[in-house]
Amino acid sequence: MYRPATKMPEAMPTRTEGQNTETIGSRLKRLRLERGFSQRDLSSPGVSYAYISRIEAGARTPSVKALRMLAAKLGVSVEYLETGRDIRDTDARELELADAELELRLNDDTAGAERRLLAVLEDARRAGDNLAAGRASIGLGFAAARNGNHLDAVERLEAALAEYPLRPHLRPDVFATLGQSYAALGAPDRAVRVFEECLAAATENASEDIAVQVRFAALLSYALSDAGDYDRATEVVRDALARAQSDADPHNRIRLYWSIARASGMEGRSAEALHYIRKAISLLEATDDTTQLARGYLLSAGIEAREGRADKTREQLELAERLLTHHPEARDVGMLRIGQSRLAALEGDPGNAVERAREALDILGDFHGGEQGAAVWALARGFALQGDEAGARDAYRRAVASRSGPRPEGRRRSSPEGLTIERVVRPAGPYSLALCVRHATDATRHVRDGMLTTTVRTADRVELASAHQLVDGRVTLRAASEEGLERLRFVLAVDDDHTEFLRRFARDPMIGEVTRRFRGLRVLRLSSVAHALVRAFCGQLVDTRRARELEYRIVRGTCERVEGTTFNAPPTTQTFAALAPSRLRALGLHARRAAALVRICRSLELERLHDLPTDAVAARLERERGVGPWTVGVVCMQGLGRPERGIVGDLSLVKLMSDLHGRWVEGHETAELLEPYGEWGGLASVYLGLAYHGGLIPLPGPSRANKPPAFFRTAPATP
DNA sequence: ACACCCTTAGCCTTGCTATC
DNA sequence: GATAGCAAGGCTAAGGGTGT
Repeated sequence: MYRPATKMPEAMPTRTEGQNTETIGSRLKRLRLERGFSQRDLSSPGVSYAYISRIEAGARTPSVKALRMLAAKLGVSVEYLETGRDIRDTDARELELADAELELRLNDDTAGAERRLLAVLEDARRAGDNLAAGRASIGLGFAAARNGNHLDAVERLEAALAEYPLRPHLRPDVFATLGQSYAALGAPDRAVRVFEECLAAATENASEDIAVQVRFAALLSYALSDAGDYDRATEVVRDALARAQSDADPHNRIRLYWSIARASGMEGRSAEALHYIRKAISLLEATDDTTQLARGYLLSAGIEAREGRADKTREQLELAERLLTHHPEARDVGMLRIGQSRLAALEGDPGNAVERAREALDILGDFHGGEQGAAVWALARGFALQGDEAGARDAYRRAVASRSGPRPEGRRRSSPEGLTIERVVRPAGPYSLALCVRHATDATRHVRDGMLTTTVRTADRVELASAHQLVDGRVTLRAASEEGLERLRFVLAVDDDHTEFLRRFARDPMIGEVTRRFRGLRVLRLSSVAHALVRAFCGQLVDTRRARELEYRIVRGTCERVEGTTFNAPPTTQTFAALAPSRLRALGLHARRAAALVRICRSLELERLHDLPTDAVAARLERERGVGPWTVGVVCMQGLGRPERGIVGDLSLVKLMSDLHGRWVEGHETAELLEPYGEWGGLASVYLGLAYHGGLIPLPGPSRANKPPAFFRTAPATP
């Protein structure tokens, strides 16, 4: 982004004065106390608290290993702990250099930049940082050329090139300036020689980088003109441009730079690879910035149109259109067309308004709910202007119906085909999809990039649905039908506010901390009760991983595949009722459990349990042999979405209670643990398990729990 | 009184360097 | 290349200070 020259920022401060007097020891102590750690807290195998004490006292200089461990625990960089600065000297020089180079390019007065470049040059020479010294010398050469001091420029650049040789295609600006200074000094022949060599070198060493070849060809052409050789000047440019057909498109160039970078990297030319990868990234960022700018103009055009200012609207739309020329996203083009439709309406051109709105609808396709509304509205306005009310109504209906029409080109979040209904909902109370979908993947659903894709069972069919959470907390739901959408809402538990639970147990000694850290956690439901029951039966195995494998095998082996996907349909009561227990045994389920599962499914339509109060559900299920309170708990939580039924006998709870009591407790005893949580027993079971495994429950003795999982250690504490 | 924290002393190990 | 000497890293144990 360019800034006006008069508003250039002050030189960037790269060194913090005053902290240089702080020793490693005092810095360590300061950081430790700031974080409320004792030396013991900070110690770890290999870095004892005694050692930390000596480091703080200045009696020992910490080893690299110690620095790494301490820095990690303190959440600072090793660099900062060691030096008090966040970047290395070389990086600091690079930052200073880059800043000075920008100042040189964008400011009229180069004196400040020159002073800084001289300082960097001196510093880099002292530190033996040849790379930075070379860059600083070159910068000084540029400054001289900018000031018309070409003799100085030539001397500096020639000296810099002699000391730090550069390849023309990697720093074309250096050779360009040198040649131009030659020409300015009245030596176009020397300029011609430089540019000829550069062009030859670039053609040989960067045969794919057409842009750099064209650049040298243009420079050579100017120099040849200066030297009076007009024929060759024309020929050189024509020759170069013939190769540069598709090079104007920034995306082509990004791809080109990327491929050159990869090729260079594979051939071991890392510096060159880095050069091209940086070019690709900066071009990509510039293109992204352009897109954002275009969106800004689109927004502004919308506001101007609403205010009825046609001129302003046109101006903003034209700016946006100019910026959206390369691979624009469908959504942006759609918005542009909507804006154009509104402009046409403002200017009294209903035909154009209708036409543009139709284009917008076509482009927006299925997945841009909000924008589609605007497009339909624009279309209706167009028809209204034409005075064709019936046509407007009809077109409106057709517009809605035609949303399954041809799909637009362009990038967008990948989404399963056929999910034609999209709704954005705000969950009731704190909700984190990322937390809820941990371990959610099974034979009927998966999680990719934070998006849950799941099969859902409606009354008469199985359909696919998906959900992802937006940054503002809302959740985008997609399904093939309204009923599917409703099922998805149930599966996600988005409407089941658990604020009351969080509020009531915020100060609970066991789960208080975990409710504060993981406020958004709810329990995801399975899309059929039968699936929950089979999960519960499989889960009676102690080894969770094997339990999930078994469940996966059973669902895979008994439920039909959903067409066009890798998912299986969720099992139903009939799935298992129609099965011989031996089939389930063959899939790996224990004989007694297989028999119980089939028997239950033959005697009871599991989905009907939704209609019964939780106690009645428990009473009904517990009548069956092989079903205990744990199984009931799992079915209630995951099958029926009842947060009140605790998962009595859960292994985590047994371990937790055993640790608390100092003896191994029996499963049924964990009911006592859940008792204080009353009607939130089910949710409490989950939070208790999480708190226990995360080491968030104060225990009298050493915990039996495993070390906390990674997500636990890194999760930010939410207020 | 007790728990916790920090510091210190003493000892062993490791890695580097000078010397043979 | 082997060996000795030295400095520093890292451990345990013990002692003193401080807050509850």
